[in-house]
Amino acid sequence: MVVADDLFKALADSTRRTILDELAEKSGQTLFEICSRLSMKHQLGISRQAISQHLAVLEAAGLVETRREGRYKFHDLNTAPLRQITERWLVPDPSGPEKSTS
Amino acid sequence: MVVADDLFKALADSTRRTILDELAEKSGQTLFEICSRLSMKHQLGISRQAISQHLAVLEAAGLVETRREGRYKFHDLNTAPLRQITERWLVPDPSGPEKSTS
DNA sequence: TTGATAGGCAAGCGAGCACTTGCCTATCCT
DNA sequence: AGGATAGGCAAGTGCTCGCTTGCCTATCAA
Repeated sequence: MVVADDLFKALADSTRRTILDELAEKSGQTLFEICSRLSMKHQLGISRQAISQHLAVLEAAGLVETRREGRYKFHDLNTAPLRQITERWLVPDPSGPEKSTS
Repeated sequence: MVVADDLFKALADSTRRTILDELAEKSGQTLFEICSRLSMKHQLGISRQAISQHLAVLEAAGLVETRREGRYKFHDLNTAPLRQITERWLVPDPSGPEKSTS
């Protein structure tokens, strides 16, 4: 499991959350596709390298998975890590005390 | 509704997440009670003021609610804001396109 | 092979954040 | 009143983080 710190740090940035929105709407986008969408739809004047770094953070958090095909690298959303957020506080386990995962 | 940015920024710090853990275990704690618990149970060598600032951030995010009684200020956990996290990505709305809330 | 496209690596900079330090206010008890 | 307890305000500091800049590698098309 990805450590909680990576997950929450990844979600802490609004640009990264917008990237997740874009991947939720259309899965399997390349870096350049995400770049153009962010600048067109969201008026984000941001460089390609910045977005590439954001994607690396999201991938480290397990929120984005990638697959290579030739010179293209496709990015897919993975919302599974989000479940540990709700499980940590929304469902207090009565059987045992909490284990701090951070 | 608390803006998404405040919520995610509040969750981005591991000390704040530990505070939420403590409040989930025992609701209605005072600042000093949280202080002693963090130092005893979690070996966090951290000042009272630091924790006070953390609580302010959590309160701004809507994750903690407070009530005054004399010279005591009690802190209660509110997990309601966490729902917008799962609702944002786990439940893609097929009827309309996404609205960026960040 | 040459150029164009898609992406990666690394150093540097500026803003934001966590934390400390010092002092202040409010409430309660004797 | 006076001390003790519970908490608040604000300035300063060091580190993290987002972003840029510059250059490099890999794949594909002509």
